[in-house]
Amino acid sequence: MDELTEPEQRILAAARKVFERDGYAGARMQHIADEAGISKASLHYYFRSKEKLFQRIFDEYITRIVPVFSAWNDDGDDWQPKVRTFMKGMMKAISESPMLLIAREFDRDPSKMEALLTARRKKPNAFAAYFERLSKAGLVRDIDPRPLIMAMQALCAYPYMNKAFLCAAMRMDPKQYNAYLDQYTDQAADIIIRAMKK
Amino acid sequence: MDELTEPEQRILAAARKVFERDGYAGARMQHIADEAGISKASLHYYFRSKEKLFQRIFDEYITRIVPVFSAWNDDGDDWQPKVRTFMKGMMKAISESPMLLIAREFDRDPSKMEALLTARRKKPNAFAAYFERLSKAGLVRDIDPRPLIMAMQALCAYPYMNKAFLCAAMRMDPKQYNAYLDQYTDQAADIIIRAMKK
DNA sequence: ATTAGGTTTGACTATTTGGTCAAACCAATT
DNA sequence: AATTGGTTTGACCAAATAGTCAAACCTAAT
Repeated sequence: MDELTEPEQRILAAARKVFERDGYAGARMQHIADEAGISKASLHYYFRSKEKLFQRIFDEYITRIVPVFSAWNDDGDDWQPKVRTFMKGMMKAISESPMLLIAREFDRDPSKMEALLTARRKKPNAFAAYFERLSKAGLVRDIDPRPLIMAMQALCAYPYMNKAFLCAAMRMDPKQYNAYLDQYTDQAADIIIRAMKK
Repeated sequence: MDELTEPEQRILAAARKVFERDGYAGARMQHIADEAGISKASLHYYFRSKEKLFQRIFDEYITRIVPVFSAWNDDGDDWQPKVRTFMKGMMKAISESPMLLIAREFDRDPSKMEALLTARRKKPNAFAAYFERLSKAGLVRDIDPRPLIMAMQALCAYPYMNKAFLCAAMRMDPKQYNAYLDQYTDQAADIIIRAMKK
């Protein structure tokens, strides 16, 4: 069904690269064509317009990220390792998908939100439900789960979204910074676990 | 010294609005002129080029935000209210300056980082120093301060940087969301305090 | 009233950019 | 060899856009 021809794949990879780097407004169709090693006319042959090409890629990101954000299966296992695993997965997904691009382009075109809303509509806030059960069972503190949702996202996404600024703020070069992010994943999970623990 | 004429102020306000909304690549000099109620030629009369105008505004943001990020005065008072006050100030500063724009444009032009680096060079990581004293005095846990720095920034900045996404993720309309952010400020501070407390 | 100096703008330019199209290309089929 | 149908592209177009400039405008000093 969703078979992609080889040139289509090359184009999509090129487009991802250019859109991520330059944003929608800054991206140039010619640059995408160059990156894919084809002519601009061919690029338009495969994907009618810049907007269509971008939408395709944007939707791809959304539908890839949303499931990660609600991956809470409520078996009886300990919640602490679950939090740790969840945040590790979140960090990985975000490091691969450009949250900055998503934030960048979300309000440019309000219809961009549709994909997110439909992807999200099915599942009823998985973490909130999970947390409520833990709370009722007396396993965690009885607090508002919303700041926890915000915080998990924030701790995972922000280090990638504002990389350059953080490098400067923490006096690290990008190499040191990336190395540090490995340790950080666990430290960030610790913060959330402490916020939940009785 | 830094007296700004009335049209200059109008232009800068207009430019802030347009650059924040559209980013550098998406911003149009004509839109800025319209917003300021003058002709495009006049706009160029006051600020030679788009790049110069943007640089001016960008530097303004950086020099306004950086001091807030290192506002740790180490008198003998309790550290917990200090953390709370600090994060409140940070949230306010970030809600007024567009962290998303900063993140957006930081790597477009590497020289954008200079302003940040020079503004930062003076002060030797105020929080790290403060935290070390607290830690040696046995007032807080003895842990790596870096995730705390990251977390404070993340918790304060992310809710503004990814507003639209979070609205959708938490099923709130923008009005509800803004209302919630008031409570959130304290909840976020709680998370940091818990991470520091023994 | 005239002058002088800063301010404002409509009209214009050069360049960039998304998008089109007819012609060329190429591989498979007859 | 000829035909067919999908693919590729150089050449081109129309619109948008940053930036320029000479002329008009305005105000305060002479």
